[in-house]
Amino acid sequence: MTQDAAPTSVEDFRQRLIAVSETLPKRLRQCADYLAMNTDKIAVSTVAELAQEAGVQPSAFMRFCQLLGFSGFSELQKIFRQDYSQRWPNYSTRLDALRAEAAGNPHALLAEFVETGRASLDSLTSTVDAAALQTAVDILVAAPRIHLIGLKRAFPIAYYLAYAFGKMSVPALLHDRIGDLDQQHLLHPGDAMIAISYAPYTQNTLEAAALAASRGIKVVAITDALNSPLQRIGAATLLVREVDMGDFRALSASFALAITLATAVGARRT
Amino acid sequence: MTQDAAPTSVEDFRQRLIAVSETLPKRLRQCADYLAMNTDKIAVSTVAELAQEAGVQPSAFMRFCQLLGFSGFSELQKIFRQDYSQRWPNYSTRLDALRAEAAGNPHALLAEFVETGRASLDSLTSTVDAAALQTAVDILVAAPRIHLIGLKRAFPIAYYLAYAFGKMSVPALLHDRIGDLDQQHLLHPGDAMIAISYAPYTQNTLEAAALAASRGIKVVAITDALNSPLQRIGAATLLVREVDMGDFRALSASFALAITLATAVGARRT
DNA sequence: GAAGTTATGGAATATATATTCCATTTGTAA
DNA sequence: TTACAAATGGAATATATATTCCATAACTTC
Repeated sequence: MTQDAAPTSVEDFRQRLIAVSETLPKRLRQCADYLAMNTDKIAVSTVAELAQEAGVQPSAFMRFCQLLGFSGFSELQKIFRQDYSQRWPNYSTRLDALRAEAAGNPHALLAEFVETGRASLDSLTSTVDAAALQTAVDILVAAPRIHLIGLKRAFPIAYYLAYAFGKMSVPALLHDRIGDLDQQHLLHPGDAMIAISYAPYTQNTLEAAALAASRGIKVVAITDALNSPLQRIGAATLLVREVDMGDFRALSASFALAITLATAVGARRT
Repeated sequence: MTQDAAPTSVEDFRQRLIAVSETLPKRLRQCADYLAMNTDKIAVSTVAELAQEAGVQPSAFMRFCQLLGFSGFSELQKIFRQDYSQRWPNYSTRLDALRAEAAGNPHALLAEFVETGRASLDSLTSTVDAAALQTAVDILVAAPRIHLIGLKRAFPIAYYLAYAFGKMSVPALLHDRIGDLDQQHLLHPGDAMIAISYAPYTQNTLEAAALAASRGIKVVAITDALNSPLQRIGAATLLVREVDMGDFRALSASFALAITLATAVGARRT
């Protein structure tokens, strides 16, 4: 059997596996069959583990990897690890390179940002915990008034939620802090708050959320880290991670989450 | 700090991470913050990789694992590898599972909005004309001041551009119309304007853009139709189409375009 | 049945990775 | 300012894992 180049993606791998499976000696067949049904384990297992589960010796497994075109198991595993963790190429470095050259080609820059936007969206369904999302919706549905706070980069999300709730006649107050107005007296028993803050966490947002929580207001947090300061006040936490692009992060995933919240709450309040 | 038993599940790990994050020396703080945002990488990375990404030495990372109660990294990783094995194998299968959940379930709704966000991003590189984008960047680079207007659903984009330009020390004025202030006298010869408006086109935005154009201010329009009213004033037009999801459209594609503009302009002005 | 080829198991070897140890630096208290 | 404690970086060491090699078994062809 002639040796082909190594597959470079999970999909390539699948096609190759199908192709080589046509005719195989006994042990290699076991490897093929096992892998066909257990791709989920490739990224997180050792050769020894996979071989054992396939019922073959590790060396047979290695031979199968080579038959597929890889130099060894590590090369195969690398493809799956990248797919699983959505481990991105270093975007900051690529952006720097694009900046340097693409002063003359903003369309290439646009394509890059489209890619990072997609990547951020891709991760959203795994960072957002279904139970936490349901809790958040339940809190917001039950509240007579919804308070919104999100400043600096998070402001567009807070604003958009206010806009969306407004269109659905859901009582929602954007704590926009115009003129440094003190809006805390508008917090009434039974109300809920959505607080949105991303590292390095705007102090005013944290203070407003902490104050609300201290008054028994239920807080739903949209934030980017498990140990975010918003976690400390007992907020129902929805995790969003936008792909880091050096100086900036866009908000593509945050918007998908915001509109989900608005829609789910709006549907239940009408 | 007393040593607690090792967490035995991902959820235990999360609680422990939050608990130990209260007070940490510098390098251990880096580890905590990195892990708080990157749990997806634990199962498929080495100590060396994680330490590097966290910006610490491997030994600091090991110390952090021990602070969390584990004997070392391997014990921590084991929890995540076991958790992973019990989950969906890959992104598209995960998405199918989400879709199979009852309609109206917020998590399923989230998956749908992720899909529409992706679709909106997908179309962006074809709706945005490369020459028009280049023209827009050229206009903005040359302007002593950039004026921004976008109201209602477009406001988050206008705001975000103001935020981004502000961070890069590019003079940009958000026409936010607070208190119905009249800001038109701030338009100076040679300035440029970015006007953002989507159907049904907010009248105030159109008027502000038309006024600017009538004074010889070059206008860059972000809009959703070739025959948008903003086209009529001779604006350099960048087309974005957000996929329609009933009552609402998110802004995922608009954000990718906004950050592209900000970045390209910022690179050329520094 | 014999010869040649292919497949296989497992030990030996190479490499990657986790962990420990220790000298130095930094921070804190008196 | 000094002494002590805590934090840190990085080299050395230990362990786990991937890979190669080779003797033997199994299969195929004549």
